[in-house]
Amino acid sequence: MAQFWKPGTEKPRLIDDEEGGVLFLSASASSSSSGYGFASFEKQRQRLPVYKYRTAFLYLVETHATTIVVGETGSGKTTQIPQYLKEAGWADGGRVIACTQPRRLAVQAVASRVAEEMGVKLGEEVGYTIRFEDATSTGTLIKFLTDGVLLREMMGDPLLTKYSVIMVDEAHERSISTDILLGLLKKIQRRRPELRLIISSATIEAKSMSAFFQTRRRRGLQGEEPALAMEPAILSVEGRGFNVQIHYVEDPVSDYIQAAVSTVLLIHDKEPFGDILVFLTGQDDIETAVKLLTEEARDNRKSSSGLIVLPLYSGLSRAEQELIFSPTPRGKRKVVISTNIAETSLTLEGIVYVIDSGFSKQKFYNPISDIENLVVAPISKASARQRAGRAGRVRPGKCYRLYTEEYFVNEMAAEGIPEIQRSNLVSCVIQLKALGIDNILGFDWPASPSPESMIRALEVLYSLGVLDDDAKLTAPLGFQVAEIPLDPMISKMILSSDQLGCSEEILTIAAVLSIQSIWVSSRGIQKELDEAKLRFAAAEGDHVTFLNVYKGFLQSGKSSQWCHRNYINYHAMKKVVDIREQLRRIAQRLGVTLKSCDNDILVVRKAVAMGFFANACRLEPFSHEGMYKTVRTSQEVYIHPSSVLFRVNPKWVVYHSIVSTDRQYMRNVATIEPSWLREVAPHFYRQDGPDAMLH
DNA sequence: GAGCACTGC
Repeated sequence: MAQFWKPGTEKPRLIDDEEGGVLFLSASASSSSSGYGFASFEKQRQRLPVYKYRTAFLYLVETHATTIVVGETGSGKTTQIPQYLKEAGWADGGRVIACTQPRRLAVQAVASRVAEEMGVKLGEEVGYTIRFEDATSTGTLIKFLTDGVLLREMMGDPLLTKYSVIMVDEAHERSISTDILLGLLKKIQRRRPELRLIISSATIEAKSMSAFFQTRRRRGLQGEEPALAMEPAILSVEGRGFNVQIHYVEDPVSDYIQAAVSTVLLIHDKEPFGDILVFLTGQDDIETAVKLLTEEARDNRKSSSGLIVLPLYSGLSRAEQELIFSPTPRGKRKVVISTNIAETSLTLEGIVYVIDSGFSKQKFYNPISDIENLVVAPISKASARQRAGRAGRVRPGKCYRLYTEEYFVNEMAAEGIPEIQRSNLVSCVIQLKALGIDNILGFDWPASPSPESMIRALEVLYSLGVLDDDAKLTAPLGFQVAEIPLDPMISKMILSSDQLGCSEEILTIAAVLSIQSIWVSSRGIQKELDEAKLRFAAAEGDHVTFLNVYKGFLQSGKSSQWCHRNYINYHAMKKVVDIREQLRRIAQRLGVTLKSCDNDILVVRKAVAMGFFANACRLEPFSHEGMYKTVRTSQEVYIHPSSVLFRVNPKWVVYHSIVSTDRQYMRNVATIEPSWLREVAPHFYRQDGPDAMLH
């Protein structure tokens, strides 16, 4: 877990996380040790709650195939357990101990902390691997990696033979990668009885994890360690959190933004000093709340003087992030108004009060329309507890829940719906296929996705030519697509560009599509941004526009001033260059000839269509509002106002993705010719299919 | 003329 600068500790150093954003990590990378002055690492390690379970833990690992560790925040499990395992000899004889994390930044932070504690150079005995960055060597004994990277490793080594122990940390977050990994590890266990699994999970998930890893004892197997228990062991380790007092509203609130603002003022008025963290759902909510509090501070200086109000969400600029992590001046009170990002991804020090709206934005996937929606939905009890826990990191705290106790007890779901049941499964299915899991529907998941979603994914992969009639990966296309670490539609586009002679252009487009946005964030400077966009806009759509921007960026000598003048995000462009280079290497390895089509934009559009034909849309005749319908599912969609084709409304387009608000908006849109659809995907756009309207 | 919960390969 990433830790951030705590006032009064060592000066932070900057970690540029390749996403273009900078976060502050304390030099010691762990707040739990920072209060102990000059104590040696060994002393510090012994003071962690997990230390007194060391022997018990090692015994359980010795005697059980799977051990589930339930550990609260600050127990030290993530940094200590891999070291205990190493000390007990699990890394002897050329074997490696693996520890997975859901996030890249956590991988780097934990690895560097453990290397420091062990007094070794990072990348040697202790190393880490994240996408595009491998800091390991042949001598690496403890390896931290994202769960996605471990899944990728299985493609080359399906039984993960080099690992003696695999620890899956933060398993309760139930990301898609974690769930796939858990399902596969359970399979591996049957083939490799000597392998040990450690699943680290929050209390609430431990039981279902245990049930999942419950395996029948196998009989008559030669060489199996006789004493090995197949039933998972569960070890609970207490955390370092302080007590958090929970307050509920007496009656349901109708406006949680207003309620949150009032609660902030009430705390500020009545409670001793200590920073406040407010959980709302998204940028809009947050900016409304910030505005209300700022106005309050202006109009009524008495009740709100001394408040420093700060928004927090992932899209913040570098400068705004700095404010969040700067220490609160004496006599002031910081109020951070945040999305879910403060629930798991980053930790703010100094929070004593939490205000929980009870809602967050969550993704839901509808396999019928094949559209992912982002909607405001009630959080689970597990999330509510996690949010409350953020108040107890420095001293006993208070959590104000903007819902009733009755609602919490009787209505709130115990846990959230796992991501795999809320997502498009195209990437997930191809990954399992690449690992030789043919019976996707029968796969032993920790939580099964709906058959409709799986069938929809199989259908798209079949149409892309990635799967054959028997739902097996095709050669070479299917295997190539599976090997490229991108959405299969983008991978198909890249591979198709080979025969069309425009791979240089398509690699650029693929790189741009895999980052959020190349434009500077636009609030308040909309007119300037629109004008800047016009300088690059292409009639063929956003993809060709990206090529114009990239060309301009290279011609400027990758100049940050040039980006600034043109309202382009310099850090995003640097990342595009970096990702493009990685993709170029992968494409070359797969035999794609690097070739530019110069200015023959037609082939570029065709390559885009070869990847994204499933997202084809036609403008509704006589539509004055620019209404389109998807060719496949007849969904009503519109071109997003950020697209260069907004209000241009060409008759036929393909889109890269959809954002859903009041309407379904297509982001990143390219013009196509309708005749291409049947040409590039004849089986998909059959004469008798839903595409009778192709005529 | 309007919007971006959060990750990851």
